[in-house]
Amino acid sequence: MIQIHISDSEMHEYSLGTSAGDVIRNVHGKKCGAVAALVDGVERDMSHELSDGQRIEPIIGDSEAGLYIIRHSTAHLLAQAVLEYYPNAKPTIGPPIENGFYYDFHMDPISDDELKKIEKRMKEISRENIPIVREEYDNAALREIFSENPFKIEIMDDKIEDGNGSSVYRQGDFVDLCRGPHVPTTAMLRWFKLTSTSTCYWKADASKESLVRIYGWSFASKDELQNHETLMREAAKRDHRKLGKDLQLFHIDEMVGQGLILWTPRGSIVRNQLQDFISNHLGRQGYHQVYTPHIGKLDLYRTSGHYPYYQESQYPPLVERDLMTKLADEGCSCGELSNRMDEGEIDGYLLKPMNCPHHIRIFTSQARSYRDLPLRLAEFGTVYRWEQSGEISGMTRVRGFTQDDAHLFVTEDQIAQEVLGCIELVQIIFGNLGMEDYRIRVGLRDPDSSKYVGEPEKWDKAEQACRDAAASLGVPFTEEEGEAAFYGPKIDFVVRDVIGREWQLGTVQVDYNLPERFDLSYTGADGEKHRPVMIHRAPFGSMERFCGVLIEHFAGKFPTWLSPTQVHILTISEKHKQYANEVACTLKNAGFRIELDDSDNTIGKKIRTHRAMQPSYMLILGDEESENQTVSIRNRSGEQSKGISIDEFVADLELEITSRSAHQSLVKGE
RNA sequence: GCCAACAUAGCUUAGCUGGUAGAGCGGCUGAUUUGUAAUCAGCAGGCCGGGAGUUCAAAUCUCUCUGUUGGCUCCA
Repeated sequence: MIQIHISDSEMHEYSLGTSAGDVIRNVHGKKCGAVAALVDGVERDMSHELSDGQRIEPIIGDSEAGLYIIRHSTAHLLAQAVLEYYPNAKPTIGPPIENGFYYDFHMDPISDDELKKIEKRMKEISRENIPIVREEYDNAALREIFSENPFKIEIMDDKIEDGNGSSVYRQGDFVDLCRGPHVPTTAMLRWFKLTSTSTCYWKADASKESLVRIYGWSFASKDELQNHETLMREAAKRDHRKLGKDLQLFHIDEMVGQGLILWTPRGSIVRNQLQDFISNHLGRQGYHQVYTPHIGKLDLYRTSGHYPYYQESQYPPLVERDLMTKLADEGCSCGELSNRMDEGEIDGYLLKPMNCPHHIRIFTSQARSYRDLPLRLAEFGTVYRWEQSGEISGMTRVRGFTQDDAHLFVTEDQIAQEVLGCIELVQIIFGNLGMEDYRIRVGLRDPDSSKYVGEPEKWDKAEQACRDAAASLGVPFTEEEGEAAFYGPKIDFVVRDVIGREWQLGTVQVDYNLPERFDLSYTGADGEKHRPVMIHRAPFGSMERFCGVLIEHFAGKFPTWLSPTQVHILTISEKHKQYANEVACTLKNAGFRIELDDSDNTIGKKIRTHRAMQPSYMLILGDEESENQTVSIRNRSGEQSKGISIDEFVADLELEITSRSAHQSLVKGE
């Protein structure tokens, strides 16, 4: 007999050879939802044989650990189905991920129809209730089992030490190298859906074999799967690409170019308001606003080190026409041209991929003393980067974008304080917009790498400054080694979009590199030359990405101060045209963004149409209102206030806008 | 850039295995004068993303280019 701990206070006695599953079924019942067991703190299969004195707990399917196991097992189920249809496919790795799993196969690409077929077969296998069995082998036996699959052999080479052996899991004819644990039978894998296919490379290395990746969702219950599907559908509705079209905020035109945003009048209002908002803060924080051109000479970028090093992510250089003609006459080939440009024999201009070099040349335009520092130069600067075509997406990943950029030239002693000032600005903005679902990432250098410029002591100091600044914010942050830029540590603000993808928005970066490359200096109190440190910062990241994220954040329902149109005035009948025009005039003069609809449609129809554009408020004007010189206010959720005087409405709206309130406060109810 | 899917009017879309396009919304014109999520009628919108090919015949099949979507990779 063996003694098994069920809880701190409870101990049961079982016969020798009792499995984890036996105990869990005995204690918690058959339908407790357990997929595996935690035995002395280690995850085990249900079939795991217990020994005397062990402590056991069930791992429930909808727990984090349970879902991990279910998703991992679903990946195996996928591999089983794939191998039935494509016996030559070589499974590589198949891990669980958020909401599901993927599995990479070395095989020919498959179509969506084939994906459906595979999913159908997975459901069948699930219903067949095939046991999933763990088997252990020594290294020689493992290599025999997977002799046909070089990828598995490579995994063994990497991960399994000599003489250790490992486990495999078998379900029907399918067997996979795996540490487990797994659910005991395919019947426990029911609530999944294959979502998409993709290609990737073995070990994420483009020089290695191309693999087919199949993605799926997997959950512990029907409800959870359906919830997730609903969530995804809801998310699609607030996708900024859809709303941008519906609300006429921006347009991307095939004829203009991929990843190049055309801001329409309504979208431009949102952008302008955000810029004003930042500009206000810049003044208060002692920034100077500057303007610089969209291009600069190649030499500028040779000095900064961005040309030719980051050439593949830049638009190609512009070369003067006369020079081009001359080179053409000489029979200069494209490759030759490129080489001569790299080497600096030929000059040209580059669309600026960042604003720093321009700002640096403003710094060097005068002799600077320590009394000038910190010098803070800000610009809404538009930059151009040649992103890979497959990566471009809506407003969040584009080829031309405007950064709310600034560069601070500071002494080393000023770093900590200035970094703090920068992240406070980010916090003010995020806080005002009600964006709370973000994380702060402090990017530190990777201690094992040599790619970083600057002396270690300076790095230590700068990293500590970033860490301190982040800590002083009172919100959680992560420190991530290797996330620093090569020239200095940074603090990033990362938000998630509606479908869970993360986007880096605001960023604050400490830079020792560019001051060195451009040989920047200021005269200290001691009369000696000193090297300043630069801080790059962009609280929004870019206007494009930020607006994209903001559209999704508000689901198109912008707070009044940002709303492209704030008030839509709707008449009930022709009789009220005159009054409506008077109200419209008053509101326009008060500086509000309004739209007037005195067409002969029914009021129901007008409300329905205007709702689509999401104005903050609609004013309904009929007999009652025109007789009493009042307005009837309707907010976005359809609540109304009647009989409000125009003066009161103007005053209240004014307040809501100037306070940049995130909430609609004008409808007070009956 | 790679893999898959997709591209029909301003928007949303129908069009099965080839026989050269239908609808709703929106727009315009009338009628209607309306009290909180669609009043009625008429009219005008399409080289079916561009180009090439197969065919007596292509929105439909093939190739190619452009763009979009989901991933991969990348992101100073």
